[in-house]
Amino acid sequence: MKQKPTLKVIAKELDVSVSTVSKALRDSKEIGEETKNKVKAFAKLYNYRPNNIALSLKNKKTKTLGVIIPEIVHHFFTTVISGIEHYANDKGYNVIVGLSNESFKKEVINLEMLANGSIDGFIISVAKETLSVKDFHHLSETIDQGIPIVMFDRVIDEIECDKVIVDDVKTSKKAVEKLISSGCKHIGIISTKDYVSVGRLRTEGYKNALQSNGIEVDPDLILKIDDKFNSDDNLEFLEEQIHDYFKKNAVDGLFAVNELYAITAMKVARQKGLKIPDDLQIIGFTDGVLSKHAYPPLTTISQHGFEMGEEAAKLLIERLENTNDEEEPFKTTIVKTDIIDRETTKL
Amino acid sequence: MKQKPTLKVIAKELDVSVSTVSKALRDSKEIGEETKNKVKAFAKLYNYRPNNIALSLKNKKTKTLGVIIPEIVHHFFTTVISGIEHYANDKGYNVIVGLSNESFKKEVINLEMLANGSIDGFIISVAKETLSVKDFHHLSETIDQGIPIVMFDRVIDEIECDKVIVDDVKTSKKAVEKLISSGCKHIGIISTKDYVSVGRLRTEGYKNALQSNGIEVDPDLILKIDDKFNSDDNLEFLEEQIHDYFKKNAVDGLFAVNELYAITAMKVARQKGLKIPDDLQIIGFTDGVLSKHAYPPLTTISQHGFEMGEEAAKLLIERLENTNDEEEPFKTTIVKTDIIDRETTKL
DNA sequence: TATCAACACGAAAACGTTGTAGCTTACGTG
DNA sequence: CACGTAAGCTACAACGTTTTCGTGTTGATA
Repeated sequence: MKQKPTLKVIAKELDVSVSTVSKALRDSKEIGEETKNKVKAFAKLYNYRPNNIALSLKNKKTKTLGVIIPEIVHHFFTTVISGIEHYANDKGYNVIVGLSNESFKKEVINLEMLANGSIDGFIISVAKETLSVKDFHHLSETIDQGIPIVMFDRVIDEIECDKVIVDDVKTSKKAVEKLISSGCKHIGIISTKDYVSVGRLRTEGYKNALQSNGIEVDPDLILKIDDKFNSDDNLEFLEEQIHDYFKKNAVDGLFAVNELYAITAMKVARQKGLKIPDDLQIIGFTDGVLSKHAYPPLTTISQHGFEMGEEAAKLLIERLENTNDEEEPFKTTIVKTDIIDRETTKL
Repeated sequence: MKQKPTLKVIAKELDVSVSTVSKALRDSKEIGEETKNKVKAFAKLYNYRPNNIALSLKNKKTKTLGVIIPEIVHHFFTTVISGIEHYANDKGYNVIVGLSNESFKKEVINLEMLANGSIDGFIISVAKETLSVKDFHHLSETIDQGIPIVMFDRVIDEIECDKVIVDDVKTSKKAVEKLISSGCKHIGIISTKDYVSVGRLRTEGYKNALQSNGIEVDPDLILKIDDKFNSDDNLEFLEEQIHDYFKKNAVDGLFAVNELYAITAMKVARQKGLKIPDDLQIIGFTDGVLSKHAYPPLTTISQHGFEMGEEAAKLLIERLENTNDEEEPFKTTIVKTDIIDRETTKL
């Protein structure tokens, strides 16, 4: 086992000073050609690489981004991470991932654990519990300490920072209008409780679409699922609620604010003998594996998670590397969405 | 914006020495009660937290694990990451994620980028390209430098290190025998090329099952997909191959070495008018969202990714924290599998 | 021969910690 | 009174870098 050589051991071995070695490796013109070559050869031979930690300490920069998300077993978040990784690696940054599991406490712990010098900035999508309890002190404190944060998807209006979102209202409106124009008369929505920003906004878009098409909004057609935690855990609960919903309402069009709700609705509809898309048309939100491989394949809105990730990383790194004295104003990037036409809607 | 206070500024502020502050905060008995209280109060007020980087440098430990996986947009890998995170966080470790995208080069870069002091050890599932080119120098060099590696799922026999795997042969045998016992006469397998260890082993299990049940192995029934890269990209290619396969062979039972192959096979079968499970029974490998939400829900083998992740983290952290002088021998943990009975098989 | 660049290198500080060793002061003991 | 010692604190080194500021040698110039 050969230990990683340090400047010190190279210096001793070659009988020069540490500074000489350092400078030689960085090709400083202070050092003579001969010495440089000697040092470089030796360094190559022993596969010298500067110690990152020491550099971090010296530069007060870790070249590492902290990404905190509610859960990783979730297609959308993984595509975002891919995007972040892609951009970050390109710029020489690493990515350290923290999982909040939708828990406020774990989110706080993760933030604190990483804010002690381990990372230069955060990219975060806030936990449902945090949104629900409305306690954002950990976020504002982090920003106060000079650690920039970029929020994506689930953002908080009260906190000033860079954000990457999708135009939820407009996009949802577009989706629901698609249902309207393909003949649906009774369109319902399966959403989340209002404290989840995206759920609220998408519901708003749904209402907008109906109203501007002269259709009255029927509150009964709006189903708000209360899943505070990991959605996979209470799948039965979800099915039950959708069952009840179908029992009470006869819809021929359905807009679901995420894939899982859409897929589950399809499943329940099938059990009730409804043909898709003939009896019931469905559009989901967030294009993931489920939509693509569902039967029938689900028409859905692509949020372009990869681009969102890239954009978030870009905003963060730009802020980190901004050397101007004046603070850049905070930006909110809106990533475009697309409706992916598949087989749960008619043309 | 208040900057994070350091020991130095606290010391100056309270007019004591840096060491005194350090010791006071760690409750050393060298320091008088009065001073301790004063320091602690001040530290609390200014929300002092020791700088992680400085600690890492001093202790030569980062309390960070590097996880390198082929792709993150993949249910199995994300469950493994969850497991790793869970165990690691519990032990005070952070997790830094690197994506190889199935590329040898990116795997090497990731390894090198993190091996410079950023992490204490690696958990890795090797890229397909690495397996295919059989170049493992980056792995052995890392181990040589004293950085332990734990491999999971896709492992390399030639490299000595801790490993976490599933008994692919035995598990596959069990699955195929299930097909046999539920009446299948012509059982096929959709696997990967042999350089992917899990593909090879699962094919072996398939053959074993047939042989020990007196069925001759028909090489035509073994389809080996050559997807060197991200499987989502060449979905059409996959479908095509399966189409051809069905054209040439009349199977009534199918074992697929992963979810995607199984789901795609179902799709193609449906197009050919085959009823599942009546005309064709299918079992997949790796229980993910796809299997669960497929139509019909796919009978599949659960690899328990979460447990694999936990186990990998456990092996790594145990090795890192092992203070005995004698090297622990390398362990290979075999995580149990289960067949999740759903609706693509008969009873 | 004295002066001065240019050159090649080294010493030391700094980043934030911790641990060891050392230094006062006060007090008790012989 | 001299000595030992305990309490309470500080100085310093070290982790691995980079960078600023020397410093000594050489050779050329006045």
